[in-house]
Amino acid sequence: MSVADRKAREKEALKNLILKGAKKLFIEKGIEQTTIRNIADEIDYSIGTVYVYFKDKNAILHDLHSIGFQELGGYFQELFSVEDPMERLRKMGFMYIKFALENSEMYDLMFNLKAPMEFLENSDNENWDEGVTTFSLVKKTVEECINKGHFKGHNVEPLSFMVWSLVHGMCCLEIRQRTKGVKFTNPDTILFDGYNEYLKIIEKL
Amino acid sequence: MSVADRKAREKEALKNLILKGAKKLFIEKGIEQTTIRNIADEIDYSIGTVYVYFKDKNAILHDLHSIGFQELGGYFQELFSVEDPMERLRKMGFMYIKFALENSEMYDLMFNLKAPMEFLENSDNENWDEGVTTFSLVKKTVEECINKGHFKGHNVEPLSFMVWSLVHGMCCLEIRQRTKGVKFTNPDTILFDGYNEYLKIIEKL
DNA sequence: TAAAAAAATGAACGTTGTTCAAAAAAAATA
DNA sequence: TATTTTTTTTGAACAACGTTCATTTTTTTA
Repeated sequence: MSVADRKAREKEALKNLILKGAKKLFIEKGIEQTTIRNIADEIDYSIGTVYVYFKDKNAILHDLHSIGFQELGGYFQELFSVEDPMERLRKMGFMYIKFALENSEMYDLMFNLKAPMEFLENSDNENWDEGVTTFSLVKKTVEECINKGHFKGHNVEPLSFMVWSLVHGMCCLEIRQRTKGVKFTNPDTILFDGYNEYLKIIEKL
Repeated sequence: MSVADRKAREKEALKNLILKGAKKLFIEKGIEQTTIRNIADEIDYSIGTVYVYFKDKNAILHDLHSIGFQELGGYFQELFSVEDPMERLRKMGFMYIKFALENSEMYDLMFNLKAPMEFLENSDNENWDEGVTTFSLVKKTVEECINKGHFKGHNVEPLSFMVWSLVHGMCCLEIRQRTKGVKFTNPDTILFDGYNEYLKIIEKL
C-alpha cells in the first residue's frame, strides 16, 4: 500500500462523507433548504473543502441521485425472484410507489429535479445511465408479458412508458402537494387506490 | 367614477402589468432564471414597486399559476361540445398533454412547482380551487362513462386520479428531461405513442 | 530538520429575495 | 392658486446564497 493509495482512499472517504452529510440534511430539511454551508458545518469542514471534492452543487446532487438509484435497486431486489412477468410488473409498480413515498426527497431528486440532468449535460458522459437501466427493467418485464400472450396489440416501449408515467405521475402529484390540494375522500390511500384501479385494468389484458 | 375607483383600476392595471412581464420572462428564460429585478426592469418600474403589489415571489407565482388554469380552461373549451363521455375523456387527456407541451413552463408552475402550494399554505383560503375544479371535470366525465356502462367494477375517484396521473406523469417526465434521458426509439412522438397505448386499453373497458 | 507538495481554509465576490426610510407625485384642503 | 396631506415609487442596504482563490496548515519527501 503506497501513500498514493492511502491518499486516494482518504479522498474517496471524504467525498462519501460529504455525500452522507448532504443526504442527511436533504432528508431532514429538504434539498432546497440545504446550503453548501450547512453541509460543510454538518461534517466539520470548511466551505472550500466541499468545492475541492465537488465541482458545484449540481455535482453533489447528481452523485446523490445515483445513490438514490442504488437504493431503488434495493427495493427492486425481491422482484428478481418473481417468475410470472405479470406478477412482477404489478409488484414493480408497487415497490416503485413504496420507494417514492418512503424516500420522497430522494425520489424528487432522481425523477423531478433539474440538477442531475443539468449536470449530465455539462459532463463527458451525457447518458442518463441510471434512468436507462431502470426503464429497461420495466421494458423487459413488459416484453415478457407480451411473450406470454398479454397486452395483445400493444407496443413494448410506448406501453412501458405509459406504465412508468402512471406510477411516476401519482408519486409526483403526491410529493408536490397536488393530491393534498384536491382533498380526496381517502387522502391517505389514494395512491394505492389509484394503483389498484390500474391493476384491475391490466388484469384483463 | 370617483378618484378611488380610478386608483383601484390603476392598481389592478399595474398588478396585471407585473404579471404580464413576469410571464413573458418566465416563458423566455425559465421561471428559475427570472429574478424580481428582471421583472422590474421589463416593465420599467423599480424593485420596490413590485413588492408593493405582491407580498413576495410566491404571490406572483401563485397568481400566474391561476392564469395558467384559465388558459388550460381555454384548451378544454371544445370538450363541452363532445356528447359521448368516452370520447370526451380521450380528448381531455389529449388536450391536457397538448397544453403541457405548448406551455411547458406554465404547466410546470401549475402542477409541479412548490411555490403556488406554499403560497396557499400561508394564505387565508388554503384550498387549491383551481386543482379541485379541474379534477372535478375529469371525475364528472369518468362518472358519465360509468353511467353509460363503461369501467365496470371501478371507482370514480381513484380511477380519475389514475387517469390524471397517467397524463401528468408523461408530461412531467418530458418537461423535466427524463424522456430525453432514456433515448426512446421515437423521442418526438413518445408522449402521444404512450397516450395511444392508454387509449387502446380504455377502448375495451 | 528543511524543502516541496497536498489539503484545507475562509474572506470576498457577485447575485438573490426582501425591507424600509426617504423622495416624488398626486389629491385634498385652504 | 398655494399649501398640506396622502399615496405611490424608489433604490440603497441587508442577510443569505453559490462560488472562487490567495493564503495557511498539514503532510510527505529529501
